[in-house]
Amino acid sequence: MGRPPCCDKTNVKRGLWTPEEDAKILAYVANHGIGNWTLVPKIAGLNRCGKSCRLRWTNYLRPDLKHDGFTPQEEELIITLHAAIGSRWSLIAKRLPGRTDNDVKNYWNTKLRKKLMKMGIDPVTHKPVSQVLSDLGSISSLTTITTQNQMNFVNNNSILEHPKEEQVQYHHQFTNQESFQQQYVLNEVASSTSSSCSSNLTRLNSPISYSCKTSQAQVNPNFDWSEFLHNDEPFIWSEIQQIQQCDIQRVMSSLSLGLLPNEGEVSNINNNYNRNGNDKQGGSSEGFDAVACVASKQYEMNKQSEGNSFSGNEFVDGILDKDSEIRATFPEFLDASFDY
DNA sequence: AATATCCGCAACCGCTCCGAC
DNA sequence: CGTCGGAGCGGTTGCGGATAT
Repeated sequence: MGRPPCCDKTNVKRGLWTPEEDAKILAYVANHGIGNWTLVPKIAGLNRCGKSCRLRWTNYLRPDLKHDGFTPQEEELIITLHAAIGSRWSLIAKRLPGRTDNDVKNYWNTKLRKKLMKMGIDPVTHKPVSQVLSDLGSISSLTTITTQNQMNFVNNNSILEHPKEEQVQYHHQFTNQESFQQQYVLNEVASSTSSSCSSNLTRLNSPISYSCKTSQAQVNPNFDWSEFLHNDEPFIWSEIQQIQQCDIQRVMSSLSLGLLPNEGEVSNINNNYNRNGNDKQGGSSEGFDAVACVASKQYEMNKQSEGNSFSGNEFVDGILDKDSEIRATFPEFLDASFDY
């Protein structure tokens, strides 16, 4: 049995909002504040679904919203955050004052995605299309599963026609991803819950699995994480915490070098965060939020240090020193795949 | 000037999450 | 512990204006 509709869809008005309807929402919010949107149509005298009222308010009427075009800085930040956390529009929008998730999503779909494709960059992986194609070749040699989306992308976007130079300009950002991904083998996942992702990338020598495309981390079915934790003591927890610290620093140093972390790397961080006290069914956004926070913070720092290479280098050196220190302490958890 | 096509954006849909009971 | 229902999210649709033919 499905869930009953939130309102009588046949009797509510749909489509564009009139200024009169907007005025009613504004008057309602001024008098009652925000909350319980299902009551809003009744109290405000609107023949609309409560959900529709909430959307109208959050996406258009909120007084703190910007209605002008996106600046190049905002554009850059969206690309950075999308590379770090994927299409988590609400999290990205949180880093852009005055912008809604809908704004960011629309801007990405109508402008930024096309812009990247024009440059020969795959907007999903943020990798040069030539590399995506070669990866696809490797994948098909290991597994017969190839998603329709991947084929559609190849077929629809004339990607092979893009000048090599444009791809190269962006390609430097991914040099560390290649070595990272060489540490992974494809692991077909038979789970029915992962139907949206035909394959997973599983890290060698690690109990943690990485999702290649799914939004939520998935666990290697052969490994019982809780057993791993329960058999050990606080030492393990402190190691996990330090790995998290290292993950964040790795992302930060990558960003400071103009590199973008790949999804596997971000997924790793999220796995760590979600397991360390945030182990909820279906995962948690906190890991993503943490990465989004780091990415946007680093973006701001990069902006500030532009034109001042000394402070930027100092920062990077500090990160690299710290990273070396942690690598020396926990060699078993850190392979050579993250060499800068 | 008329028509076709493209593009951007607002709005909707269906789903998940999460708190209350 | 299971159910219910509101809130929020990401993907998709469709309208209306802009541009091309």
